[in-house]
Amino acid sequence: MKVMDNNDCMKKRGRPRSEKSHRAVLDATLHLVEEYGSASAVTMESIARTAGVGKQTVYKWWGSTGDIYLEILEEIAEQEIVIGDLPPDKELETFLSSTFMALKPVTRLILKALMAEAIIDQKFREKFVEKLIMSRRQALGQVLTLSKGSSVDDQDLLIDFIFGLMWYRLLLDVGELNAEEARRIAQFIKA
Amino acid sequence: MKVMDNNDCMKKRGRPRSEKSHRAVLDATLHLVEEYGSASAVTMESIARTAGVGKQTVYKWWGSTGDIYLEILEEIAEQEIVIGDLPPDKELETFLSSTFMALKPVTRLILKALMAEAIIDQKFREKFVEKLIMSRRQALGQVLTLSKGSSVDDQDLLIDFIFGLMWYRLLLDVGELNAEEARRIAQFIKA
DNA sequence: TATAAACGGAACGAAACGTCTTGTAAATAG
DNA sequence: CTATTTACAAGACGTTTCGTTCCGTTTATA
Repeated sequence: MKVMDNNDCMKKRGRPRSEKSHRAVLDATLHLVEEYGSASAVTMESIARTAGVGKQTVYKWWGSTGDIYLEILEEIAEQEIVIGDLPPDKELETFLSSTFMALKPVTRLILKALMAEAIIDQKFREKFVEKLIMSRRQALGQVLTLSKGSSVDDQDLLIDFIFGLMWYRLLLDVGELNAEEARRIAQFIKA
Repeated sequence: MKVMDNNDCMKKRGRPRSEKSHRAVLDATLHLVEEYGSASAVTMESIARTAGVGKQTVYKWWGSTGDIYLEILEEIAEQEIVIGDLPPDKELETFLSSTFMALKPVTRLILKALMAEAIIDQKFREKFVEKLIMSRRQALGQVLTLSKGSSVDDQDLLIDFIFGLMWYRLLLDVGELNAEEARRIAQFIKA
């Protein structure tokens, strides 16, 4: 069975994807989220309308608003933090601190919207976990390994605790997620 | 300013609320959730249709599907567990175990649907936190106080960790929530 | 008997869904 | 240059749900 991959050595035949429309959709989505929150005002329709793009184009490249959110977040996540160059007793706190600092208002809204979609849509949840959740878990895993000897058995448990707390506070808007809390959490875990 | 409360000493004038329709709506919702998951198949329309009830009636007593879920869950929560009659070192594990055991498939779906609605709808989130989240936090707080001397400063943090982990696993379907995990978590916290 | 409130049923316009059609634009293949 | 192929913007489509508003009826109190 021969499948046509997007090899570099084989340019596609027709009109190439419009990078302008691509960006317009991402920007329009971001704009709508900033303006109306993660609310139901952000739809495939309103995104296409705001972006000045045909609905067909949006549906062609993304299956749902969740897919668009996911791409936006991957873009944001690229401007991220390196780990490993600190004294081991500061690794965890630094990781948590920079993670929480990355949670700007728009990013929070997008994360909430993503989670809402993941809860409702089984297939999207798998994509979400694979593309976002797992990479963050692995990053924290590395930090914990560097940081100190939490028994390997309980490392997954600890990761669930930490990201659980983060999502719990994020989704329900209870408690803070800032540098001070990062320190508190890191200290609590070491103790 | 005089407000007419629902005092016992003052029966209302017109036709009283139909307990039959009341139940029919709750049962229909539960039935739909069991059949189709927390998916978008459960709408105010489909609930009214399934219950054999006018939409007006549903909208009169509940503002959204979330309100209906909330009432169902309050009903379920009434069949709940008492705390305080165990050796202190078993309190936490028992609390967690019975909490997790209460998470039957339908209950999980309802909880997920509730959270999804709480994420999207700011006003509903407040209701959700007030009516469900806070009472569970207080219950766990009592258990932790009985259980052992976790410093009072960090009790809220610990509660966030525990319920955070529970929701994280519940919403993303990662990891188990059963009696064995209850034991593991309780032991991990004591250590 | 009159009044008041809740009821089931059905219709409403508005909005979003996902698909489809139309005509145009931008690339490659021969 | 011409044919082919693919993406594009625009928008029409039938369907569904939304939340509201009628209607006529039922069931209570005054």
